[in-house]
Amino acid sequence: MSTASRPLRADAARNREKLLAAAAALFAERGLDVPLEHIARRAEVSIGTLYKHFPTREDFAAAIFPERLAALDVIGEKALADPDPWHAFAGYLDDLFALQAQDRGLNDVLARDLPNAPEVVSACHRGAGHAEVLIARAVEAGVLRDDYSIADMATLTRAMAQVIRDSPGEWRRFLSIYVDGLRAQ
Amino acid sequence: MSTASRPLRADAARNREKLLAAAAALFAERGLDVPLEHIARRAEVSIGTLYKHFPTREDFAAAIFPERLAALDVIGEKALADPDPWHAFAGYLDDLFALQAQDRGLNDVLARDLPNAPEVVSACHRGAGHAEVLIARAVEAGVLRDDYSIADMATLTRAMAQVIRDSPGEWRRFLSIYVDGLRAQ
DNA sequence: CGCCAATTCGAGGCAACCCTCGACTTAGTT
DNA sequence: AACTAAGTCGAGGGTTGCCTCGAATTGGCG
Repeated sequence: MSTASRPLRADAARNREKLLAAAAALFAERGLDVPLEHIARRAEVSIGTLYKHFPTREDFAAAIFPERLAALDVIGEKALADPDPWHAFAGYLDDLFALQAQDRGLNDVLARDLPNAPEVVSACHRGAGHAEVLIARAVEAGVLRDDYSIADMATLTRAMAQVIRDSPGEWRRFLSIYVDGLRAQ
Repeated sequence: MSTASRPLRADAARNREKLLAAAAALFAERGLDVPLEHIARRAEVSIGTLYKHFPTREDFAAAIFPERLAALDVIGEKALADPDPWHAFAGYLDDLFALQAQDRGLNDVLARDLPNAPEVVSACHRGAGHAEVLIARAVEAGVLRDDYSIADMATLTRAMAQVIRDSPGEWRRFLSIYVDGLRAQ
């Protein structure tokens, strides 16, 4: 099977880039549900052209989020390199939600269970992998309550998504209270 | 100013009741955003009749939620009667979110800042009043972190609304972790 | 019974968003 | 310069939900 499509014509390539830039900006500002018409308008391209390049919203997500999700790996590595298990775990949470707070679209991706693009899914799995190690380490060190699991982190992520959405100034405080509740004992 | 409207005709009164029942059921099941057409359909009444009785969605909320919000007073009184300041406070949270978990519409009312009906607003204020006393007592007894405030509870309420929405089975666990983080020290 | 104001009905206009398709334009090749 | 495949355009059809308004119906009174 040759998925090999011939190179885009110059104008098409230009429009594709304009669409991606517009979508990236609007997803970040307004979230994943921004009307496709708005993306077309900001890209100064017709709605028909938008559909030519990205037949579904998913296609936009698949083109945009893998790159953003790379940040997940960065904070994951950073935390894994931290010798203090508690600091590593708590720092990871902080970095993760700081990321979500910066990008409304990313917040949506991580909170609702959205896009099926394999690259998005696998990035999330990698993130979960990091988190699992961080949890295991902290539990083993006796600093994290020993029944804590990835599922709890998923719940937390959705809760934090909500807090970030409607009180962006208060998520750190909310998180710190929750995290206090996580220490062993 | 005589707001005194003459009594409804028998058929009108009947339809009004059918509409209220339908709206109450659908709000509880599906949340505040349920299409008004669905309410009319379930009430077996035309959309025009619906608008005759309840010109806006707010009017439905104003007719339905004050009664439900009375439950807030009940759990507030119950908590205030509890001599143990910590148990009172924690119990109040538990009761409050159990309420939200039972009724999707109530969950929406308490989470988003919605309906302007004075009776709804005042019920929420009464609830906040209870909460403030419970917080003050627990802080004074030295069992609750002394920087905790009503604003934190509002944030918590919105976060819990989200958790209840997408993992109804896990809100108690989530809450108990958070609450552990609230104890003094 | 007969009347009329109150009530009911639902088609239809409006708006937002989705997506398609055929006519037009143009990049890039020969 | 001429040709054509690739690309662009946007009107328009579909859907869902909101809300209105005039015609048809009906409860309850005299």
